[in-house]
Amino acid sequence: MSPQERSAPRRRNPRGQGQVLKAQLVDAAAKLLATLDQPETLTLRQVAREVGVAPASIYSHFPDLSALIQHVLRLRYEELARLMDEAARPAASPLADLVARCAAYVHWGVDQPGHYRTLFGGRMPADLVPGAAHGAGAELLGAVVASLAAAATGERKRSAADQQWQAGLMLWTALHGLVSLYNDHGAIPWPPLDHLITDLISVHTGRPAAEITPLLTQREG
Amino acid sequence: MSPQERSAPRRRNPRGQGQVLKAQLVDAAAKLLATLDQPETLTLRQVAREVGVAPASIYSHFPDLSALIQHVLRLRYEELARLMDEAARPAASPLADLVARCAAYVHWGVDQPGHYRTLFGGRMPADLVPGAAHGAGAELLGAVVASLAAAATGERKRSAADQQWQAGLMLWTALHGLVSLYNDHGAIPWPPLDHLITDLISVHTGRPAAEITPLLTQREG
DNA sequence: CTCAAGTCACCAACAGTTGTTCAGTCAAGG
DNA sequence: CCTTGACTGAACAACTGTTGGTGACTTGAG
Repeated sequence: MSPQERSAPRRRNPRGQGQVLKAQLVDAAAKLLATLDQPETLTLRQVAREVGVAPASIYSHFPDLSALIQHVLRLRYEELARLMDEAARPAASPLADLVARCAAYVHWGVDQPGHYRTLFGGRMPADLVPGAAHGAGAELLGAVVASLAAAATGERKRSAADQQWQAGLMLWTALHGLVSLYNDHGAIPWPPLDHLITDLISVHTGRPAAEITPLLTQREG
Repeated sequence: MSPQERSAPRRRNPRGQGQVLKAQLVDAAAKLLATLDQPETLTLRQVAREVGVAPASIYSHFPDLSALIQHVLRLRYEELARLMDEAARPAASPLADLVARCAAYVHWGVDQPGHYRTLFGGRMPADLVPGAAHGAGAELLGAVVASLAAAATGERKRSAADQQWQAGLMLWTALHGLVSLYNDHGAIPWPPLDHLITDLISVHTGRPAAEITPLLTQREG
């Protein structure tokens, strides 16, 4: 089932077009990371097989496997950050901003379980992806904290900075728990994701669910 | 630093005492799973090395590596379930029951990151631990749902069964998110765990934090 | 057209893992 | 002594990341 199994021996790229293989390698690694049940088992030889190329050919474009993986992870992280920002851009209110960010986060996570695990599951060996598990999410967390502080209501709104930080942290942990359990425990009878997101934000902001649902459904259009 | 590096060539067990090696193997595997940064990289040969025995000797006591790991996981799961039940046993109220269960869950998770990852991180390859990631937690979840339903207040208390299920599910995802992010992202400035647990239960039950804190602190005594 | 230069990628092999098997060794009990 | 249980040593095939040397193809200059 491999794309270039034996059918097309993969025509060699023309003279100044060596970069296309590099792009193919990145794409293949991304696809494998997204697909694999255990992204940390990604193998240099798997990537080579996927593209239909010899394992040694990768070293012309990346110094080693670690560099390839880090490149892919950086792209995925930027993609998620961009998606969340774009989702929140047309926000008519602080609450809409928060809802859009959270919904984008959760949907990206469940749509691409492998990528989510790779970025936030803390699974990649430290020697392969130095500081990826530890650094990733820090910027996203900051945005969520700010968005939550602006959207919260009642006594939660008028709280000190460290209270706001804790509230944002709890929201993020809730989002992360939702995504990772949803991905890993498919056997559980899960309610619709949007119900969970609605309830989650409602609980963390003090706003009624009725106020959140419309903001969430309009996301689809 | 290996315990039996070369110092004690490990005296062979006497005639009917073959079971002691089995126990040693289980202990060593448990220790390694708890210690390793990536529990899924546990190796049959590591276990053998830890005990100071030949890799082949394991096959006298377990049919294969999978059986050994499953045995250890079952023990850990039973330990966690027992701890949660015991913590909740002297509960003076439904809320105290819930607080005790949640606190026991979180503290067990952060005290033994490796075991927590192994049980709930969905990391073990499916061919090695069939259905462990999917089945584990189902019983715990049932207990949490029941405990939450009894402890909730306001409109949350008088909700339909599927609403209670969703509420319990959300509480569990929040707990899981807290534990797993706490374990994997040590660089984040975390508030004290008990503050987070208090806030988390408060948010999910509708009870004021002041009502929860005393139940949590008395846990220590 | 001819042909050297430069790019692109491959082949074969390396040392190191891993889980697992199987014939055999060692020591003690009857 | 001989059986039996507890354990070992050596080997297996299947992997892994990585390297050095080599060939094939394209291009542009002469």
